[in-house]
Amino acid sequence: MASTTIKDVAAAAGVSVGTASMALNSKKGVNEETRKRVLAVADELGYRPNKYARYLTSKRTNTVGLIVTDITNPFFGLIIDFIQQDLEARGYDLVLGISAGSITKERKLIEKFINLHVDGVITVPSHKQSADVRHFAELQKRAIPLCFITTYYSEVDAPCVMTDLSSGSYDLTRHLLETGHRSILYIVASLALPLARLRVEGYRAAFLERGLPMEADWIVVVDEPSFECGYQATGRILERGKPDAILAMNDVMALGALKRIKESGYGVPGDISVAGYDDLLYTTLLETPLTTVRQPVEEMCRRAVESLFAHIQDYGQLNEKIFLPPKLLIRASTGGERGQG
Amino acid sequence: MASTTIKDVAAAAGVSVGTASMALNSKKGVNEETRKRVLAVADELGYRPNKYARYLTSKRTNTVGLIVTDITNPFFGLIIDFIQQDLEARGYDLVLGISAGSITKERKLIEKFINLHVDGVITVPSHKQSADVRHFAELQKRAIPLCFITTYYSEVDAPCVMTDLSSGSYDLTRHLLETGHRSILYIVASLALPLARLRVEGYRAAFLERGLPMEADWIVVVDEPSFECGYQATGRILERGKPDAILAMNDVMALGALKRIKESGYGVPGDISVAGYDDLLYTTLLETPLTTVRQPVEEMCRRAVESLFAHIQDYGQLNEKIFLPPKLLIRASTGGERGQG
DNA sequence: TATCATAATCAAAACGTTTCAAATTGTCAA
DNA sequence: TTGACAATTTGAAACGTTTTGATTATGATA
Repeated sequence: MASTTIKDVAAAAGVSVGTASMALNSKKGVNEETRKRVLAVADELGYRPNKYARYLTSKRTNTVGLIVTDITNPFFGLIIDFIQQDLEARGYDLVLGISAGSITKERKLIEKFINLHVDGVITVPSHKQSADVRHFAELQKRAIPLCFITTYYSEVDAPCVMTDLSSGSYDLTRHLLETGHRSILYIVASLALPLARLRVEGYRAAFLERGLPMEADWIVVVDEPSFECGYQATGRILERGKPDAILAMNDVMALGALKRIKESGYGVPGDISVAGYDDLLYTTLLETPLTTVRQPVEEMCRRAVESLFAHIQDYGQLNEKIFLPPKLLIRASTGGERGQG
Repeated sequence: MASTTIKDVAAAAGVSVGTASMALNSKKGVNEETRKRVLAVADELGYRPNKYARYLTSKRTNTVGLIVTDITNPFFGLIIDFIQQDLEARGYDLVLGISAGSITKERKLIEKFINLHVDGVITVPSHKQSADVRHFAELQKRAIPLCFITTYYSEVDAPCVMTDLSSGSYDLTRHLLETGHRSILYIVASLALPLARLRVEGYRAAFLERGLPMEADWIVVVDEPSFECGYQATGRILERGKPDAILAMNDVMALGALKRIKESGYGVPGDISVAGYDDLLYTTLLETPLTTVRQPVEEMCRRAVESLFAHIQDYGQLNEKIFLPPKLLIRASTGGERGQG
């Protein structure tokens, strides 16, 4: 019925509670023989330390908070899964928060995490950025380690693991320019995040490198990186004329663009090429498999957890940005190997 | 730095800790005026009760565990999102577990939940069922309420919220029979779960009703409800001849079937019709939008949480099964309105 | 043998709550 | 004025850990 407590273990091992605690926590200063006996008894009795009682004295909860913007996007599903596995391997629990890309929700989640006394926080920044990211300062005030993933807020001094932001869009744009596209439009959500700024930079670099002209209004800014926004923006784009190609910040937006283009009767890639970012599962199954950029999700997660624990164990070097190489996947939507993958 | 404790609140309100506690928890037996004063002070000081300390005496953690089989499937993403919202509204936290459809992982998660002293558990059963579901008995031994969602284990006495299992496949099969299909194959994962058995029943009922013949080997059983298994099974099906239609337990499997069919050079729905279940986002964007059955996810989640709390508050009526009506969505993959939504 | 350092163990305090028996106060009837 | 009773409030115990200062045992040193 009631779980076995450390008291039971201590009694059964013929030792005081304090000693039992030290034995169980691999603290030094306890006889090797005693330790073995305690461990054996604990195992036999199926003893599990009570997380709540433990917190009270040690102030450690063995819990990490993770904030993600959209849980129905399989890309974030992967992130959750990998991070959760890494944490489990270290004996930590995960508490999940879904921000829906809203700073307000993000703030509330951070407050909740603080209240839950998590030992660390990993966050996918919200795209609808306001200047107000004070909630992260609250974390730092309490010396709770923080690590961003996929992108970061430039106002917050914290490490971040992401794909090399500009090189993915650079590779993509270059590929398009090489295959004869000239008017290449880029649909991005809010330019506030480095994520967007750096990607645009990569895009620009490809033009510059070849000395090709690029017009200011080719950058189309929308509210959020959603299917709907991709769809709407493409509508507006088509009203002012047919471009050679449309790039989107992510696959979900690219899907929206794809739908809108087809509704207008244009062919992809015949009339307009389309590309996304993230390599969502199943986008290869589309009528026109989607050219995209794959992020090394598993490694990103591993590195993020590593970074976090480096800080948990020793609140040290802040603000290190880790960039991992993305991978360009050319498929039919930009005239690549049609039907591939 | 250190959070404000109830002691601080009590002191500031000029009242004992015990009274402060009662005031904050809306217990009766405390003067209305005192209560207001305590609440005001607590608010002013930004007091948040410490979840861990609270557990120690009250044995309530205000936490609910949720197990889901596959987090990269947006269908489960929705479930997580809705349930988390409902719980939040009740002041409960969610701890998430991912079973990957494995009973072993499911057992470990239940153990973890018990260890975390959750106040209740909501579970999407794992498809790879073994007879061994003793871990749920452990929950019940501890009087921790349990509610299944989407389907249940017939060996476990617990409530469940799901779509009317047989009617979705009945509607689907009937639609196919009405539109002239005769050899309709059904790819299902393990028949162990009621989910699969009842769906097959609905499928059978449609044949029986019209007095049409149905062959035993039209039911194709595979290991798990995955894209890969749908793909493989379809390969085996095509080897023994072209059927009129292929039904799959869910959209992900249907996508696998779709891919395999196209690789064989058959047209959909010209040569073979295909249908799934779940109404995944974006399946309308496929070259051939997928006919499917939509589950009322939001309501399912709401009812599941309701059911759980009915038990949390008063460990009462077990084993009530709640069936909600699914909705048939006819799209191009079965010859419906081609190009529709 | 007496003294001391070291290693192992113990006992008690502390963490922030809730709970509950006991104490206090106030009110009203006799 | 005195009880009696109800309404409030109090104070302390309890929850299951970790931590720490004190204690004991062990063996080495003088």
